[in-house]
Order: sequence, then C-alpha cells, then structure tokens
Amino acid sequence: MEIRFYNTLSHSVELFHPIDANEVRMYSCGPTVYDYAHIGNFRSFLFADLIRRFLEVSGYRVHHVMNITDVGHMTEDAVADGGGEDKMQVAMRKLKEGKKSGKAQEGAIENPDDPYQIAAYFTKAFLADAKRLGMKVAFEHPQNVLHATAYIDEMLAMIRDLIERGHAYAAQGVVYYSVESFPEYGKLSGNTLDKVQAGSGGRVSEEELATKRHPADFMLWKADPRHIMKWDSPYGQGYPGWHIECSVMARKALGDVIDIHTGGEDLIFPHHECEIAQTCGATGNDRFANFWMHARFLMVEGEKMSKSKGNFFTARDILGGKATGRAVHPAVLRFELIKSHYRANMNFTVKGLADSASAVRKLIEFRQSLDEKTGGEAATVDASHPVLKTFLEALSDDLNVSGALGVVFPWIAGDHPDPHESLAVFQEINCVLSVAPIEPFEGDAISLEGEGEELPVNDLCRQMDDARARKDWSAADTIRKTLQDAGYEVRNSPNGTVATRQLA
RNA sequence: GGCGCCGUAGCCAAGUGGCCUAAGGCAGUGGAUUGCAAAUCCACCAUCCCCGGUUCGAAUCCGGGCGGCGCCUCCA
Repeated sequence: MEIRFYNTLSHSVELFHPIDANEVRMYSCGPTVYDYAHIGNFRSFLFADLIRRFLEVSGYRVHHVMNITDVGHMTEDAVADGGGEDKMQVAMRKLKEGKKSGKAQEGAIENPDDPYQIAAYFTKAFLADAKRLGMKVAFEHPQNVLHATAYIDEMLAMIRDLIERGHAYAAQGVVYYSVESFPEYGKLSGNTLDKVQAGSGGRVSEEELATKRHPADFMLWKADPRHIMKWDSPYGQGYPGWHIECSVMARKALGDVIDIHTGGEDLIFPHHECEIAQTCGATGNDRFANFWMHARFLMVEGEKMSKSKGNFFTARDILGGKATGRAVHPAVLRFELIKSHYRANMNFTVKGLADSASAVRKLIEFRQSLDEKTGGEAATVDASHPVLKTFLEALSDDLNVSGALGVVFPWIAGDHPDPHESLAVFQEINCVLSVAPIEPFEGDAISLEGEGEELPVNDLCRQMDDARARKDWSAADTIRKTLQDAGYEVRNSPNGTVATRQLA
C-alpha cells in the first residue's frame, strides 16, 4: 500500500517512505507547560497521534518523540533577543492571582515562586489530559516525552558546534544563529531572507540591529543572570533560545535525519524554519526531517479561539462540561478533534460535539455487541481484509479520516455473520481511531454505566420495569424523565430497561 | 505588500476528468416497531460559490471574479 502525505517542505503530496524500511522516526512539537493545554493544542497533538497509529496499523514500528517545553522563555522571544517578560514568571503571577485557565488544585504547588514546581504541575496536568484523550506517546513518558530542561548541556554542545562551523556568533551576551550562513533558510515557510527583511519594517529595534548581523538572525543563548531559570554557559549564565531544544532533542532521540516532524501551522515559521537551520548547520546534512506535517488551526464557533472572546477552552474545560453543560466523554472529544482533515481549519462547535457523541456511541455499542457475542475472542485478520483495506487506503491518502469513517459506518450497519472476524476488524480500526474504547485506556474509558452516581440508576430501571409490567404508564414515564434529566439515555427492551450516561 | 490553505445538502464532510442520475455522519421528514418514547430497520432529503474557457464529457483541468481562513510577530 502506498502512503502519501502532504509535505509542507515541498508544498505537495508525496509518497512516504521511511529511511529505515520498518521503523518510522517521528518528532512532534509538544506543549509549553505554563498553563493547561487547550483544545487547539490537542488538535495538533492528536493529529500526530493519528499519524502514528495509522503507521503502526500499516505495519511500521514508530518511534514517536514529543517535547515538553519547560524552560521559561520570554514573552517576546523570537523577534528580538529575548525581550518582554519571562513566561514562567507570568505563569507564577497568574497562578497567584487565580487567573489561570483553570484552578490549580489546592496544595498542588507548594511554592508558586519555584518555576520548576509550576512546570512540573502543568506537565502532570498535560500528561493526564493526553492520556485521557488516548495520546499514545503520553503513556511513554518519560522515555519518549522529553523535557527541555534535561537537555541544556546538549543544547550548549550544539551551540558550540554551530559557532565552530560558522553558523553562529556571540554578540553582547547573546549567541545568534546567522541565517545568512544557511542558504536554505526560508525554504520551509517561503519566508526567504529578502522577504523577511522586507517584512520586518519597524519591528526590529535599532539596538538589536546593531548587534545582529542580519535582522532575521535568531537567538540561541542569552546571558541574563536575572532570568528565573538559568544555567551556566561559556557565554554567561543565562537561558537557551526557544528553537534549539527541538533540534537537540530530536537529534539525540531519533538521529540526524528523521522521517516526520509535526506541529501546528503556526510553528512553520519561525520555529521549524529555525530548527532546520540549526540541525542542518550542526549535522552538515541538507535535511533534518524528510516530511514536515502541520495541522491547521482550530476555530471555535467560527471564530479564532481567544481568551478575550470567551471561547477559549482547555481540554479539561470541555471534558468537564464547560461548553455543553454536561460532562463530555473523552472519546467524544478525541473523535471530534480527529474527525476532520488536519489540513483544513476545523470549526469546533457544541453541535459538532453532540454529533461526535452520537457517532462514538454507535461505535462503542457496536463494539460491546461484538464482545458479548464472541466473549471477546477475535479471529485473526490482516490488512488484506476488504474492510480494513479500504479503511487504510483512505487514510493512506494524506490521512483522509472522513473517507475512512465513510467505510466504517456502513460496515457497522451491515450484517455480521462472523462476529469473531468482525471483532478482529474492529479492533484494528480502533487501533487508529481509539474511541471504542480509548486505547490504551485507564479506568472506565469504555463504560457507559452510571456507577457511583447520585442516582440509583439500576434500581430506577427495575422500578420502571415493574411499573411497565403493571401498565402504570405515568409512573414509568416519571422514572424515565428523572433519568433523562440526570443525563441518561433510557431504553426499554424485553430484557429490561437500560439507562446509559449521555456521552456529551 | 509577500507566502499558503480553502469554498460540495441545515451542519460536519468524501469524491479531484466518464461507474457522480455526488460516500459517510449528524439533524430533519415519512413508514415499520413501541403503552408513549428511545434505540433499531426501510424510504426520502444536494447538480457541487459565480462567470468564462479547455474537452465528446468537469464538482473534478485552466483563467478571472467573489467569499472565508492562516502565516509573515508569542501562539498547536
């Protein structure tokens, strides 16, 4: 099966072949941990997860690495030489003022003046969210989820190499990458040097221009003893630039040339452009990642998500019901965020969430019916099975999820004479979708039961059965109303009434 | 101003030159079923932003409009 992906580097869909025949090396730009990750972040992370899962089902071993940016970068970092306020400092202040996207748990952070504690707290929150949403790499922390602060030495080593190779220079306590030393600079984004220069009008301060050889030169290290997080270096005590960590960690974990590098579209420039310049400058290769893949931005109800518009949602906001007024099952949020094509802006809406809930319910119930019929024993199938084949072929066309789902639903609705075989097929499909259940899952990811709720759900169902047996319709209707108002879907059947929690 | 993505039913969305008299999901409508519902099953529900061109043939290619969005500056 031929796999095709859109490559930002070439602006076209290309045939995908990993460097090694069987293993794919893939790096994804991960979160900064100054706050809770929002649904836009997760759209991008789940896009990477989807690539990984698809490649795995297609027969590849995937070594997927993601970074955690826990270095306190400056708010006006890249343009200049680190102006603005330290992000970690902002995080600390906001935490104290209770202005975070969500409340930190009481007592979770002993000392809000310690940036490492802030970072540790939000890292933990991120990993918890990521696991709930079925992001495989989150289950591989810490071996495949790397912390920037653990690679300062390697960053300094790469900076040293870049200076030695003539790609970087120190000026007034700042080490800059010299973009003119790298002719390929601008290839990824189309922001070639002449254009960067032309477009920079007014934004680059005179002070900065005086120290930089070219206005687009970007920071690798800044000596600043006042910075909260700081490390010793030959260039003075200070902190690294915000692009260098990815170059370093990707190289360290995956090698000099990798297969796939993912991120949100906003990272194309300057972040990924700079990563390429750094890595290639340090390795001497003309390539860093063979495929650069970027997810487009997520909109909320047709508008760009922003705190000021009040349409800003963290993953835990959604799961907790902030948008819908009712708790949302993680599989529903996952499905909603992966169901549309990654290269189109996705519009996140409450209605879309409800649609996804119906779809996910269908998948979960189908899975449950197969489990019941087979006792969980699946037959053996491989990718040549007609349903799987069509499913994977859709995905192999630049991750055409909609096309793939267009295979799954009609198949589900059809006849299943051999439930063992169907279960095997479904399991494979679910290795990619990971919604029925979320895999690998923790706890009650698949459960639709209302255990531990304030309502005695099972008792009410039995009471309803009794009332129906007595033909006491008004009593039965009252019970149904009670359950529905509490967020349950109620189904009567000859085998007894069943109430399941609404998914969203 | 530069670079790029996109425009298919009420909504999401596949299809990229002839099996398209256009998948699939959600919603909706009619029917079966039901005490009534829900779930389920059956049926129905679009000529593809506009204009021009290429072609025997276009949603699909080309040109021009119009509209939406992104990046170029912290951002997934």
